[in-house]
Amino acid sequence: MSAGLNLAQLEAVNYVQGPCLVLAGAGSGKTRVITHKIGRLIDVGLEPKRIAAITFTNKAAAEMRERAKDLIGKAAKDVTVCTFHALGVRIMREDGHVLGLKPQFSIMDADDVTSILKDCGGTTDAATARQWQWTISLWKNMGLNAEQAAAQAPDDNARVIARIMGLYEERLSAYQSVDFDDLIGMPLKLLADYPEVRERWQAKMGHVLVDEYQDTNATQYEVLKHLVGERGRFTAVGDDDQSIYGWRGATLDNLKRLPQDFPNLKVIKLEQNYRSTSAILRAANNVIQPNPKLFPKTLFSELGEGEPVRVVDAVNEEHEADRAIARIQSIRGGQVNPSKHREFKDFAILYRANHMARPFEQALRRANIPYKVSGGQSFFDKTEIKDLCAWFRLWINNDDDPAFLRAITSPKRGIGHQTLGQLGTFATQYKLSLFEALFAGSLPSAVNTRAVDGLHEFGRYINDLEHRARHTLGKEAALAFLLEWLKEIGYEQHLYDGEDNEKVASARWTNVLEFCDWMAGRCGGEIEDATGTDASESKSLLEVAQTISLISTLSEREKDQNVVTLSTLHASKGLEWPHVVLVGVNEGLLPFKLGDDDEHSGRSDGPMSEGILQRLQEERRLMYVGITRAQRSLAVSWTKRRKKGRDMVAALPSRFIAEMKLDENTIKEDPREKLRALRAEFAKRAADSAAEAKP
DNA sequence: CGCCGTGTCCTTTTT
DNA sequence: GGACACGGCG
Repeated sequence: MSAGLNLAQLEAVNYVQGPCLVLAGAGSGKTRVITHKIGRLIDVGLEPKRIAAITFTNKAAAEMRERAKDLIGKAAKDVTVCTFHALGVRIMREDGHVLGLKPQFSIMDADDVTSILKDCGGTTDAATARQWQWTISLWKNMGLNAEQAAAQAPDDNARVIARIMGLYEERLSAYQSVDFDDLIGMPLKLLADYPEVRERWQAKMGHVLVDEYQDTNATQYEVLKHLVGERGRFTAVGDDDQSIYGWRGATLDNLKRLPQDFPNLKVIKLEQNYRSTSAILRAANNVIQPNPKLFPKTLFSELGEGEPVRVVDAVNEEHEADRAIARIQSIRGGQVNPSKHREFKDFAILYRANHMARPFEQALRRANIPYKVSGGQSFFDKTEIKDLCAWFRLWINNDDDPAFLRAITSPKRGIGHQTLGQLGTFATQYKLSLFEALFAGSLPSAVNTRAVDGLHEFGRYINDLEHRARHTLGKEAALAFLLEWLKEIGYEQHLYDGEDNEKVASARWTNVLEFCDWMAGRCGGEIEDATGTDASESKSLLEVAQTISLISTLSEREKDQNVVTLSTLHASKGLEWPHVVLVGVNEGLLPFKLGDDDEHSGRSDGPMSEGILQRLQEERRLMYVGITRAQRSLAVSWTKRRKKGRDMVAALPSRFIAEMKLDENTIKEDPREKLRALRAEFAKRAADSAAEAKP
């Protein structure tokens, strides 16, 4: 069982008697440690169902589940392997009633939240609403409610947001809904304030393993502490150098506090990297070097020096894409690695922001290279899928007003803004959900007479569907029901009506069918649900529909596809590829624009505010994560000019390229020299255009 | 009153 | 290229 583990890994696996922190450098085999430790815990007599492994993404959970199954076999099925949020859902479905929440509560996605906030704050401006959303989310992740937020608000603006937060929370509870942050915050409330709930969950948790511990936020840490109790039956695995979710409330304090909160904490460092060549690892170590060290560690590799890291400069995004693809083709042609690791799936193109994928997608399509975009728009963000999900949400939870509004207008059924506005006013007045309002006796006096019949019909139809869905069991029946329903509402026609491009419409319809097939498969117990619990029995469609809110892709096992991966740096964490191209490594992108007072970004000598410094450090960790995804070859590319809104502007290479401290002979020109030259050029251009603008 | 076409804005990272 | 507000048409 423990074959092939090094000493440090073995120590981490075998230490089961108390709290344990494993500081796992990039590529040091942390997933291996977690899966082996699950096996070890079972060996020493812990029941599999009392073991929980918590990850941050569904993808990581799926991977972990698979690796555990390979290693341990059938017993792995009973181990809970899920995300923090999925565990939260489980706790809330069981115990949320204590807080006045129906077990059929809905989960609002980010877009729902934006529109609710627009409504609460009386604005139509999405940017403002998203600003509020961001702030409120951060507060919730710090464990603050609306009153506490108001009390600590530093200025008027913050006080306004706190007030909107209060309205927003009221609205959510009226909808019997929660947002993503509640999936952590409410379980915390349950565990902290209700001893009997806490004791029950503590009894269920014999040992908790937390992956990517450095990405936990304050509330998640509190949840963890309550789950594991004073004895601290947990293993936290993480790497302070890979903490890249500070913007989501993650805090390295959780790492700092661990030894204080658990004095008998065993700390183990994994420092041997099994992933990358020395050339790549050296660049990574150099980049991260300026950051302060929480737990100093020195990563080393025994895989040999390998290919030098390349720096590629391109004139613009299109050129950058062409050069990246040329590189892929040349490596596939065998010029760099003559033996293996030359299939499409061995390549990844990584970038800072989702929208940067586009030129690369176009270039790959032109070159006839198959690819997938991960971490971009998820399957469940597609309009057609959101439409279907809105109907499901409404069957499950009639109080879900956002779902109601979406379902009643997709497809269009002659009920528009005006009528819905009247219905909304009426519902608010009598404190009813929109759905309840449909059946109120006084409805006809509140809305236009023409609309009343349509509204009633819709209400009856939803009731009917809810009833049918509840009694639809198993795969065949579920699929038949879904197709019948889509026919009834004329959804396929709706897609073709709403789209002048027939190809797009048919692609959308294909998505719909794929989705139905997938749902039906779950009813047949083919696929495990997001909470990682046993799913081998037939389920009703209603039950299945309840589990989809947390899932972002249909197939979580897509890694066998032989295609090039395009991914954001954030979504790439935990993954690896033989050949990686890191693109858009420009100042203002990576590091991302740090703030107005740091516009031209090179002023490392001037005073830097604490906030900006911290952001820079997180950006540096992001670069570090990107570099350490590469096993055998790494290229880093930047462009001299980039699109900014409508026009092209001059751009600078990232300071991180200089910080990699690549050998002089690796690249033709010293990036520091180049940086200086470009900065001069940039300043001159700025002066020129200023002069142009004047006369 | 509902629907659809046009013009305008923006685009960090995710459960 | 995409989301969204606005104005004209059926």
